[in-house]
Amino acid sequence: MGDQPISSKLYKRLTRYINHLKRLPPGTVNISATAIAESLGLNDVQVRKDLALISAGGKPKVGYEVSSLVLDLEKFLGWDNYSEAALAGVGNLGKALLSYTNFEKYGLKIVVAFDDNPDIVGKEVNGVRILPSDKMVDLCTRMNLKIGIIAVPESSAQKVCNMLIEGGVRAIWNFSPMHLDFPENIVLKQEDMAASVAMLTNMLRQSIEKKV
Amino acid sequence: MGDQPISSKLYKRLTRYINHLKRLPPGTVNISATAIAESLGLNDVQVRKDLALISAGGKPKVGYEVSSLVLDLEKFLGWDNYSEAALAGVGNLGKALLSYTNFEKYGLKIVVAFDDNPDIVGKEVNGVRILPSDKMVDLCTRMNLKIGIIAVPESSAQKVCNMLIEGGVRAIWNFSPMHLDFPENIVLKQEDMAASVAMLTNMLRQSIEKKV
DNA sequence: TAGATTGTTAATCGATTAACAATC
DNA sequence: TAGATTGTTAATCGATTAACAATC
Repeated sequence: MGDQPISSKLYKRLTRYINHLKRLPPGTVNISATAIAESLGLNDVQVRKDLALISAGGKPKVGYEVSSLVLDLEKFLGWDNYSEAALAGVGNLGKALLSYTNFEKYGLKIVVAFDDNPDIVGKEVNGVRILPSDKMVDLCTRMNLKIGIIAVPESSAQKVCNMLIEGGVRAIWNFSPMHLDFPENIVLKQEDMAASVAMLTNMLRQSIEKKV
Repeated sequence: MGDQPISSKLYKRLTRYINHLKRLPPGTVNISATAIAESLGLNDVQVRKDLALISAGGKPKVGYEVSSLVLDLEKFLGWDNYSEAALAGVGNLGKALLSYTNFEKYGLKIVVAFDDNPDIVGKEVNGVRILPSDKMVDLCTRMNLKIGIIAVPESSAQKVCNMLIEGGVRAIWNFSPMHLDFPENIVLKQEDMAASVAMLTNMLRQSIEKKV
């Protein structure tokens, strides 16, 4: 356990499992991988392999215990405790991220935000204080923050990335379309809106072509 | 061409190519797949295969013509014309999407938005009129919209999805964490924040463990 | 010509699925 | 016991990479 790199597809399946399990009729004690697979349109062996990765296993003829499966999934996904994060950029997107109540459920807590717009510096959004960007390095260091979220315009993304890393951040979640340069030991999750739009419109085009 | 299903990884690479090409020093006429691969940390054969998919090809010893490559990429990604979309839900996320100026660059134009909050219905954000949700079916039909963006809370996501489909929408971009049920002929791009957070925090954990 | 580069064919790798034995 | 279900081993599939011939 623990060291294999895990694909983004697997994470998506794991979050689907936990969502599905939590929506099961109350009182459901056990569930089979076959049943999960059927509900979610997946292959049953794949579900079993995924579950083997995160849980102690099920019982033949009975299936998996729902409650412990939920706990195992939550533990594996990191929903059982918080990681604290700094947000850089409190424009429309930054505000949306600050207000997104589900992050706490997913084990992520934005504890401080930075921006240079004098209209919002000093204010709070959703209980999070907005500070000027020149405090970023110092504060990330002092708060020992390891996660930085970049929601600034393209033009300042690299600068902000550098500051976050200088402040000791080790993981970057980048919402700007800018490709970032950073040292090997930093991990990046790139949120790629351009690719999403392209995928959506191309899937649509192909789906319409097929129909015609 | 045209009918093979294209993986999300490929779309991400294609958008990286176009970004890279556009940032090349002005006056750069040709570029080799090898050079692109080197800059982006990819395999050169992979770059060549990707480019073969979208362009007429390059010349040995010379490489590819940058300007036509950019045009080919833009065409393939759908950046050369608009697809019009309806947005459902103008909360913080919806507002961020409405204000995201890059969508137009990516060939997506939100032309109408729906919400039930009386404080914002009737107003405009970024030139887009916000209408009450009960007009959704009718307006999507009349405007012949094929793309619907769901940015409503989990609890109303399925209802909104149904209305969009009733209004003739064929492609759904879902930002709510709710898994949606819909007919076979509808395409879906699910934006999965929970999976992104899990991936980010787990990558961080593994990166820190490795270091220790 | 020599060498950089393309494009194709073959090999590898990883992820998914099928087949099947184990077990409650 | 019989049958549903797990978990493992083997086969398949798709994507990536390596090897190499073609070409400007």
